[in-house]
Amino acid sequence: MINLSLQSLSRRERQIMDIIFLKSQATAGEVNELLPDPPSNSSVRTLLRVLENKGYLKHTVHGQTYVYSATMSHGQAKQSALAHLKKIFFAGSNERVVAALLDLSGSELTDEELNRLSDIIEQARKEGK
Amino acid sequence: MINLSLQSLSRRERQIMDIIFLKSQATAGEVNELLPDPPSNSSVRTLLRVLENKGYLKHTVHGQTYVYSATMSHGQAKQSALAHLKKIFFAGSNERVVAALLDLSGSELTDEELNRLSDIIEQARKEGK
DNA sequence: TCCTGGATGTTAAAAAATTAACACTTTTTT
DNA sequence: AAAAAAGTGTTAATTTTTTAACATCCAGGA
Repeated sequence: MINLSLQSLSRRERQIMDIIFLKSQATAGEVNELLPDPPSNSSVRTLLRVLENKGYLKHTVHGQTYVYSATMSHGQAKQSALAHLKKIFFAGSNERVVAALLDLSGSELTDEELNRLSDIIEQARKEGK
Repeated sequence: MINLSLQSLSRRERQIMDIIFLKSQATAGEVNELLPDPPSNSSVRTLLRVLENKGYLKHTVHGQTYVYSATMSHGQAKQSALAHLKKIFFAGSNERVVAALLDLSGSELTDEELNRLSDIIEQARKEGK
């Protein structure tokens, strides 16, 4: 139950965790719908149970169906995934990440959004003081 | 050779691709050193060959040793990984990504770095016009 | 020349992951 | 009440992944 590294998951396990993080919580059926090359519902349930045994997931019961969610907090998972991405693809540079982010959105970027981004940075500047 | 989705790789394959993207290029020995729970050098070479057969890697020969690099461009890989992260963990929101990024660096953030980030955003504003 | 070191390729065993059949339980419908 | 529908758990076969032994090749030094 100790080491919960998302890096050490198998292909399917990772795909499932992605779906759980995307939706915050999901049933076997929902996971199945979103999986690429979806296997049978039975297979998905087996995987969900495996992930629960390994400590990555927990479930609550709604009616007769299980609703799964991550044991790791969303905040923790986000930070960890972002740190990894930053290290691997952006040489640890915040600027490069932001540049790529803006590049990704391209012309879709509105002035309002740019303003909000500036605000976030100004906010950090104030907090730093 | 067509579908090069990093999402469909096995655990070891992914770990290896991470190292390749981190270092831009690497030999079997270098990959081996950076792999978590490193297997034998022979195992790593087998995996590198598998990834090359699948079209993810290519190699050049330096002396008698193979130097592997990704077939996918670094830019393409970055964009794709960032887009995925943004979707899964940040509900597609640029602001949330930037906020998490600043949060991650925390007090390490210098004024200079914040300035550079502001500049990047101003730049995007100008280009948008 | 011959041996050694360091690299590679081939191959196959072992381990892990993936899949799904089948049995069971509960709820709902006829 | 019986049947059907919609869940779950157990289990095992199949497939994929992972590992590394072993053979080979080439360069450099004794």
